[in-house]
Amino acid sequence: MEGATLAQIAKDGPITPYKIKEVYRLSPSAFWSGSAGAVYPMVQRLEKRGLIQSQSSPNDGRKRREYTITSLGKRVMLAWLSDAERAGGMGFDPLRTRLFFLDLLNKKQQQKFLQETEENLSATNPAPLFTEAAAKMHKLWERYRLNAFRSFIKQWRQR
Amino acid sequence: MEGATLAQIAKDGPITPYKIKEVYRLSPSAFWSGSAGAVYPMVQRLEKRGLIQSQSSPNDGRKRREYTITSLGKRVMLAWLSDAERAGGMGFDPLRTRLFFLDLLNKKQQQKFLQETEENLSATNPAPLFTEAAAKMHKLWERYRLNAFRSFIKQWRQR
DNA sequence: GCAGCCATGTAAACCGTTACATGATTGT
DNA sequence: ACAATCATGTAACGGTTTACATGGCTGC
Repeated sequence: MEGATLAQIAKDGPITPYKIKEVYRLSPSAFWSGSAGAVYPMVQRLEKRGLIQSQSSPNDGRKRREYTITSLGKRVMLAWLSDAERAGGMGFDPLRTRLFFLDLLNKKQQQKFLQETEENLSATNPAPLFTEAAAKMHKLWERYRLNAFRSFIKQWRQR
Repeated sequence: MEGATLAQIAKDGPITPYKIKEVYRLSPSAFWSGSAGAVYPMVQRLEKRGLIQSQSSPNDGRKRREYTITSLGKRVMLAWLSDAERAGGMGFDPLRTRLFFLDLLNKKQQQKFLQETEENLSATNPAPLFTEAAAKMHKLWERYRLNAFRSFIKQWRQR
């Protein structure tokens, strides 16, 4: 999360912690909860380590901070971003984990689970994402996950 | 992790916490670290909640426990396993997260990152997985990720 | 005999979650 | 006026990581 946040700050320029939090909260992945208790302490950590700087935002009586990335932060961010080994790693997929244990359900449960899952995966749910790029990426990943799911089921039926 | 562990115990019958730990440690996903400090306290929690039971393993002076799932544990496990809503959720992918910020790298860094990532994704790395089913699932997911990666890059080059 | 793995755990530090708290702004 | 949202945080709790600790077994 720290790496992604550094990248976000580098990309979207001076940005408030609230905005950072919202981007995570509106992310299609449940992995990024975007809770205040996770984000505010994190940006404080990043600032303490000298990876980001805060300026209090101008023209506003309202308390508001804006963060920019430092040159040290940029170096750390680039190291995180260009880490191809971690990028290639498998990550976490709640579907893959469950498919692994499909045999533990009885036939009725299997049928119900597979049907509901297919619906959830195909959902052209236009969730309120932050940017178009995010929505596009989301759709792309959704499609390939659906392919993997269908391919697995096909093989699994012939077990 | 608790749900997956319950499923693992239900599937593989009486099983030692060490074996549970090793399955996670050898998992292709870095998400499951398989550290002792995560697994041993977890099985203790599951036992306290009455979801699993331990018998000390026979014929062995060596201290060794074996766990089986209880009927309550089975119900909890089935609720976890058949949760199609969570299954359909997006999970976490270290590649997807990074691709989102690809423009922050310069051309040379991009080229290097994309090439190394492609290699890592295509790696027919026969990592020492626990079961054949796990290896099969792993390969399937690997392939779909490679497709998603290539598809993204193709679109991205025409930005 | 000793290195390395099997096997089980614990302790401190760290990080995230959930829930709470506060006040300012915006829209109706 | 009042509700909803913007905006920033904190506190208690819980789970994971990292590191340490212990002892038995296995192969050379």
